[in-house]
Amino acid sequence: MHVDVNNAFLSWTAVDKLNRGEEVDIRTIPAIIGGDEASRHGVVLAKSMSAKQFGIKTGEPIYQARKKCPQIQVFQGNYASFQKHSKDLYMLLQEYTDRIERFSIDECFMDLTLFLRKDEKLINKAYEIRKRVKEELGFTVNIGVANNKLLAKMASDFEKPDKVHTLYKEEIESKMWKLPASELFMVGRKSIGKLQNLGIKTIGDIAKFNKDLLIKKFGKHGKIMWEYANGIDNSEVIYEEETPKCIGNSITLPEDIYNISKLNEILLALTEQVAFRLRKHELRASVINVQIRTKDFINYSHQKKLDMPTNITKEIYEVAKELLQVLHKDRAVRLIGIRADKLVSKDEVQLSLFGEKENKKQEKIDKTIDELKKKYGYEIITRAGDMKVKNMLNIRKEKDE
DNA sequence: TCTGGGGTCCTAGGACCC
DNA sequence: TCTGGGGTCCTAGGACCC
Repeated sequence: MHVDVNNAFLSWTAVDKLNRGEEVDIRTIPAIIGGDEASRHGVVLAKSMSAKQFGIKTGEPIYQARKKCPQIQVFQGNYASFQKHSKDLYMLLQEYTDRIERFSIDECFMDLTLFLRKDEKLINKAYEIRKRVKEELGFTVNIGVANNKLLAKMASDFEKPDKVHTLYKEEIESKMWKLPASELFMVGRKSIGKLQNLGIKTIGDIAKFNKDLLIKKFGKHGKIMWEYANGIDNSEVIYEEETPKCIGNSITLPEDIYNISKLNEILLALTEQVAFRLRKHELRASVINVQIRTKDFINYSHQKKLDMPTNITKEIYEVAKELLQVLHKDRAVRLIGIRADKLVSKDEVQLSLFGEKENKKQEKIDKTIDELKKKYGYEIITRAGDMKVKNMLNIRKEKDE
């Protein structure tokens, strides 16, 4: 089964508002959840069903949404609350099986292989879950029932909201092949253009297209698209928590910044958060990557492999600073980000005898800070530089207020 | 007031080795 | 006697997902 929360961020915000005693259910009006436009975070994160009827799409600028629907109501989301709703759903699903993969904050795969030869019962479970989520948690889900993850996911994407759909092998042709190719998982904007040039319009067209030719045109991705279109997917439900493969932190700045020392200060604040998360997972980075986006929306990145994996804030920052130095070239920076890559666990790290003393000192500093953060919240302790950064990022806000 | 942030995976080219 | 072939590692960029 694939369980998908309908309009997750919007529904969860609606539930919060109703719980606070507000009258209007924002699911019933043209409404969206969006970022703060003043600080250039103005994209649509979620939309209500009626907002969708105006042609508003997730990810597009809010100002564009307003053009499509001038009376649209825009609300800010609360991420902590989203995490809580997500956990509530997960806990409810846990009552049915512990083989659950949390695919994202609002999607889960459930492995119910135990029910495989009892289709009738399995679908009844789906109806039961749908009903319970609605009654106990106050929001609705779509549930897809199938024999693999891909088909379950495709099924949950059929008619919304609050629906259960099946997509068994014999239903692929009638239910999935008629859909536009863009509806297929892993077929994005770029692929659609190329597929159109090949005369491909529907998922069925992909399925019936020559597999080898598709691989020739798209490489590995061609194989994936062809297999998915034919309902082939042998991937497992990954129900054990996996350690992350990379950890990143980036921000779109309220205004373009040219000044490298200002950028360095922001980079330090971003680095601190990344290093903190690395230490929380007991991981170390082997590769550090710094990215910038210029005002004309061009992305540049540089990375460096480290001689020795690390999670020490200062060490990561020194590398990041060098990378930024090379990248910068007096460009107008709109976004800046840092990412730790090729993560390794503690026992995979070869200990070097050199620099051990200096490391011990830095590790002690980091550990002390981490403990304070864990106890009193991430914001409780910040470097002097961070204070300046926060003030800088708030300049516009304060002026507006 | 135009375009977020956090991820995973893949590809292509170059350096370098035998 | 002008420049093979196979492999690994590193880096930059990009597609795609929610």
